[in-house]
Amino acid sequence: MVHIYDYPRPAVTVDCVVFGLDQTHYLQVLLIQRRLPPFKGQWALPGGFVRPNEALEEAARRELQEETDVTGLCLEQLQTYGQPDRDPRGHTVTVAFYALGNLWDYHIKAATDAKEARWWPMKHLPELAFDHGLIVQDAISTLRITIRHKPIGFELLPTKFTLTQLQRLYEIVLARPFDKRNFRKKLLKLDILISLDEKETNVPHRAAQLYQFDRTKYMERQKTGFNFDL
Amino acid sequence: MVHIYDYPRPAVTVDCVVFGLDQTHYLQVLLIQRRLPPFKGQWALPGGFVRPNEALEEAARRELQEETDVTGLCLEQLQTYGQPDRDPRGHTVTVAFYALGNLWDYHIKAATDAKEARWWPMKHLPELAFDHGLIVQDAISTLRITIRHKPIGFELLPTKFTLTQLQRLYEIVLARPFDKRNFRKKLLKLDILISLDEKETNVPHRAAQLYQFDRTKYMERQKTGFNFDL
DNA sequence: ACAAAAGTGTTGAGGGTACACCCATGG
DNA sequence: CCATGGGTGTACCCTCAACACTTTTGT
Repeated sequence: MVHIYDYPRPAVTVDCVVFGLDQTHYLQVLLIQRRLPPFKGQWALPGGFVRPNEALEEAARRELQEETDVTGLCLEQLQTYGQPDRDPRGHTVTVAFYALGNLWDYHIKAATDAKEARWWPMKHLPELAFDHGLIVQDAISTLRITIRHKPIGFELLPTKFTLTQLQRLYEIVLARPFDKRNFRKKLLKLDILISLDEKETNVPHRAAQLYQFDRTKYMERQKTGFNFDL
Repeated sequence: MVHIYDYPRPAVTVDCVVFGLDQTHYLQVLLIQRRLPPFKGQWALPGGFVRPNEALEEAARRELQEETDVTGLCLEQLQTYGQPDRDPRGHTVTVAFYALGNLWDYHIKAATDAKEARWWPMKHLPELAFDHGLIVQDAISTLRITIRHKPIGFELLPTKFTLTQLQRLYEIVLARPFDKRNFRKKLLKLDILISLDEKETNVPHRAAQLYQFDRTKYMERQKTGFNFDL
């Protein structure tokens, strides 16, 4: 009987594109600096080899923690890249994931930089190892499409946020302005935001109402034929 | 120096979900019957192992031709499946693709059935090998979303088609009725259909105008910020 | 008092949906 | 002449886009 282990096989890796937002109004990407060749010293996406009998998302989550100490993100599969020449060591297939993190939570860890990991602004990325530049481009395209149809944008914000923060987020990711009144009308009409009994603090102007994303209500609503769409 | 070939690796395969339409008004899927264990005799998606230094889409195209003699389709990557227990032979990662073919063109080959390959109606699929049932479900979900945003539906029809055929296609895939007048208005307004100087023949009623998809015009239009959206 | 952002309604245009009848062709 | 699908226009509604001033708060 022919056994599949009789054949030579490509190596299988996972890579993670983690996006984040901060007060600078730029979209950021989490990168690590490579310690080993190939591309030693260059910046790259966190990722690595899939272990025997390890699921893909599990591998992505493990590598992300090992290399950047970031955990608890919601990972979505992006695409799989298998050009035979994409890794100088030999035929390597990589399954790419993307995720959104809020820099408010991860700010300190990224700043610590203990593992040569840090956030880079999308606009000024260094040259990346392998085909990671391409992967990041694909990830941002997918993010732009998905954020308009699914309420994933909230992952980029702290749990409690203001409508203005939410609007900025969409403006940054989609790189286009929104009308304040129309934006608020639309979002509030969707009825998936919980209006909290709290306001912003420590701001040198009128304090804004804080909101929270109502995941439960969204799930219900979605089942009964309902579209996010922004 | 550590070499990547020192580590054990999962096997890498590709699988293809090919959809087709015929006059029966059901969406069809192209399946093959397995000649070898595991799942010997069961129906499965066409696909197989990626060869050394072979690109993923190239592998998918090759396997599709080898197993079903179907060529020339536009393949789109769907998702990658890597649950370690999805193949009883051992850890196997499969990259799934989907494609649309028009049964008018492939009708004869499929009927020939020389390779135990044939079309099955989506509504009455046999039990599939591996996790191929899940993959088909994911493919149909993706198809339903994509067909509303990109003009891929035309791939399911012959080059020359009538507006009624096009409407049926959308009704079948999206499983909901469209209003005839509104559908025609919308499609014609998009201005990506070439109205041919030909009509249907051999029909027991008034002959319908034939149209053709204008790929070139669509490409141009798309660059200047234009959305398909149905 | 002033600076800075929060908050709030109306109008007009365009697109979507609902809807019914006559026309051409083959049998 | 009959059965079958082909082809066409209008009216209403609702959603989206444009647009400016008052309110609150901290300094």
